Amino acid sequence: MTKSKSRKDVLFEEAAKLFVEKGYAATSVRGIAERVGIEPSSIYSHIKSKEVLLVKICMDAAHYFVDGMEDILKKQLPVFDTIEMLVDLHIDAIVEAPTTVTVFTDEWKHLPSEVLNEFLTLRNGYELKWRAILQQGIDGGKIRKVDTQLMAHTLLSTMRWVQTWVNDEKVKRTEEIKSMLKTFIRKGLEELDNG
Amino acid sequence: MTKSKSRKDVLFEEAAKLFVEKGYAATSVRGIAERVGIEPSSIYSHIKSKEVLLVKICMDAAHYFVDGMEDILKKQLPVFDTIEMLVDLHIDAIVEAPTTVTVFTDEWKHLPSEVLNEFLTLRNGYELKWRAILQQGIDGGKIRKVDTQLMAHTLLSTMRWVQTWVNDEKVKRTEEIKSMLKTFIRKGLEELDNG
DNA sequence: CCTACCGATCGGTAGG
DNA sequence: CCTACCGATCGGTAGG
Repeated sequence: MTKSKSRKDVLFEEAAKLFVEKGYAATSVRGIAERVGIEPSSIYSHIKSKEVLLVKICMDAAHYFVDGMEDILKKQLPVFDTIEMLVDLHIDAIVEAPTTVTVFTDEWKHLPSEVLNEFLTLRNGYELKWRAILQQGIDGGKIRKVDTQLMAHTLLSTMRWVQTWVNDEKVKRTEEIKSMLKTFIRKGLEELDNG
Repeated sequence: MTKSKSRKDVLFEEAAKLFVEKGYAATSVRGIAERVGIEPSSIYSHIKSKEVLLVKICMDAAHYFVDGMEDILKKQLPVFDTIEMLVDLHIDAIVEAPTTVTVFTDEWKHLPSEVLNEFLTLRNGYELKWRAILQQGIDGGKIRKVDTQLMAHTLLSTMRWVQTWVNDEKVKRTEEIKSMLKTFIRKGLEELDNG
């Protein structure tokens, strides 16, 4: 294990950056090679195909979110603490690996069909767990009665803009963004009859 | 003016659908022609280039949002009424023209650079007006003190998921979605000291 | 990791 | 709106 980035690491990083800038389909293997500083065909010494780049980026991100949620759920915390930790998980991912997360959310539709099924299964499982958390909060009287499917979509969507913010403006008011989102979400969800 | 769709209308509709399904870059002129039912080169009897399809779709949508907001602001309503009408405007657009709105939000980065500047200016103006509305609410004591830039991004983002919902599931629980979003946003924003 | 190369597909034009 | 066609670029391979 060396500390410096291997050429393969650089390859994946530059690919992710280009996928964000131009989209997967409009990114050419030649373009990636140019960024890495090698000849186009040399790409194939590291990977089998262009698709492999997209698959790894998307699946790594998907597992990051699914595993991260798993760890948080194990703690068995009160609903709003769970939700706040999920917000932290999400925003930290965006700040630490903005290109990876953006490719994950914006380019997954270009995944080859075999992998696409697996991807959508992971994504659906993640959404179902969000819904279960909301339902638990509703049952416990902490969250007002809402349609958990609509609300899960809304909450996930609510955090999405942070991607473009970090990418475009390089401003990292991370803690401010986190607390602002947490307050907005808590106030939007909570049952006022409760303390 | 005929009531039936002209071939050019069908061309733009099928193009928009394909841009949503595969993205602009991965959509070929040949693919569009096949959907319309003509030969690839016949496309060029109606338009000058593939880019024109994207430009019209994106700019029409941008003007729809900008003009719609203009009409709402003219009414000079209380802040939360203004915000609720903007939610209606946004959700109605998604329900009535889901493909157009999705191309507008997801594919604008492929606009040719001359048009891109104009597009971003419109988009920025729209965002600035959202911020002005929020500031007005804060000044009037109706909205709690928030960073208007962060909050404007959040609100716009919050409505985004509805696009994929309408596209993928063909379920149109429009009124339910609208009122759910309005409540979530109002509760997330409002200053509780007020009535 | 490079040189040399290939078949496929792309957006678009000429001319009718 | 079609037939016929073009130069450019694509992802990827062979062989070293």
